[in-house]
Amino acid sequence: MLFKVAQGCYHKDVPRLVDHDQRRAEIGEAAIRVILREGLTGVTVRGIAAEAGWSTGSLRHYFGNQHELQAYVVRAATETLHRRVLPRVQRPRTEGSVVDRIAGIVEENLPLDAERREEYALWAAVVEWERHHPPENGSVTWDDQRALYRQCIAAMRGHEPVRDPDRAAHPHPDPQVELWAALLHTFVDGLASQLVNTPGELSPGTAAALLRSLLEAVPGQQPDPHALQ
Amino acid sequence: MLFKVAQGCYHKDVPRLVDHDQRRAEIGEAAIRVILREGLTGVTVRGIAAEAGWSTGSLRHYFGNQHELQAYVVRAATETLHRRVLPRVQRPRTEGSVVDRIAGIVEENLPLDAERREEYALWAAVVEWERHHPPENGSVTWDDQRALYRQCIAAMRGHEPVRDPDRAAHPHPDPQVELWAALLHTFVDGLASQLVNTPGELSPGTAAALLRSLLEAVPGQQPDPHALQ
DNA sequence: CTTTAAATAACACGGGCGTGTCATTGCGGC
DNA sequence: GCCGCAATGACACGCCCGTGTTATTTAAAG
Repeated sequence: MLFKVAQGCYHKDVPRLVDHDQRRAEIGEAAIRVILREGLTGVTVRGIAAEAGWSTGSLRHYFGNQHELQAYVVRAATETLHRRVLPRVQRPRTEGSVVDRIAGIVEENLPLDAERREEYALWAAVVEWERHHPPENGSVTWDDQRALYRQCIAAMRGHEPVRDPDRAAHPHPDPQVELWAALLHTFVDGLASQLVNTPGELSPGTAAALLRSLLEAVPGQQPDPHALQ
Repeated sequence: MLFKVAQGCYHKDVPRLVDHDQRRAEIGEAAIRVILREGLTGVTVRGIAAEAGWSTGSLRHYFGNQHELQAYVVRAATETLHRRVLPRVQRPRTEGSVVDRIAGIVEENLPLDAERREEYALWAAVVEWERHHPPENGSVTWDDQRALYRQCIAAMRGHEPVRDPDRAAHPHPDPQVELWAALLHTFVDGLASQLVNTPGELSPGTAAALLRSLLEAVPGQQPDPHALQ
């Protein structure tokens, strides 16, 4: 101990050789590559060390055991996901019908092409981790998704978009928004499940068409809801 | 070879000690217990041998390698599933509203209680296997599900129930039946996915309520469709 | 330069796995 | 009673895993 505290404050007589946080991030990137290749079960001490180009002994300076390593990797994967898909989801959409615009947003979360399948593999790894290590304050990934679909349904029904992320995390005053957000959320999970489990039975095109059919069944749609930011 | 052909016809000079098929079935039951406990990845040669009470060498007389063992187990699990849930699905339902009766059928496929969670674990193992070994003639499990939901939606819309299983496997002439069967199928998969992946976010009661909400959104419902056999 | 301790790497241990080998057992046929 | 062979089970091999120990390297501090 006594070699580093907080932000770059070093104690005497101790050589600073590497930045632990930066090294951990580097290992996290290697681990994410492994996850995309082999899934969360492929995240082994030896495997990550080989992928990152170090020995297992070196890794143990940053992660005491496999559990710590995996926990860190899952956190890194979550951040990578947010960084990659959030901007796409929040991209302003002004063309097409209401259903098309909402569908475009929702499709960013579906494994419809190679890129999103990769991201979905990351997502699945996070869910897999949360399944075995249930977060006590509710699943962040689940809550984020639900908030997104709440916003989508609310917009379709002509409600003002809620800018405050905290407010968006709470139930919508319109009970129909809550209901159809839940229906949409569940339906999207079903689409994703079928796309990865039985790709021969459900093509990406059919999945997109089904999504639009469900959106068209949402009651109380406004012809021109407030612009989707 | 030359020790047994077809049904109990033995060749000369060969001691018949055990019935291979019966022994394989016995091993299959042990393997299913292991699947329920540890999933398909828990189906190891050593593990199954221990569960069944034999040595690994004995198992190798019936299964040349792990792949054969798992393939057999998946087939056995599929049959067990059909034997257990099909009668429940086809149980005559005469009480409650149309939506309630259909929901009762669909719920037999959802991991809503301990018993059905067990069956869902089996089901998931089958899907997992089919994902890595795609059947060329289409997924039997998927086709069965789709046919069931087709029948459900058709009944809600007042169509005559199709008795011939072959006919039920084909698309329904009513395009709305096809569409909503697909929507329902996808939605049920989503419910199942959330029930097992994020049980803290979706209770069995909420899942059942959501299912009923979706069924109520099915267009063209008849107040009193033909009795559900 | 010497000292010092972090950083690194190499290795060992114990365990689980799939798979192959081989001696033993015991039933069926003579 | 005796033989043959399917059936059985114990064991070995090689591989991968997590983890702990230990020696070597390296760079900062004096």
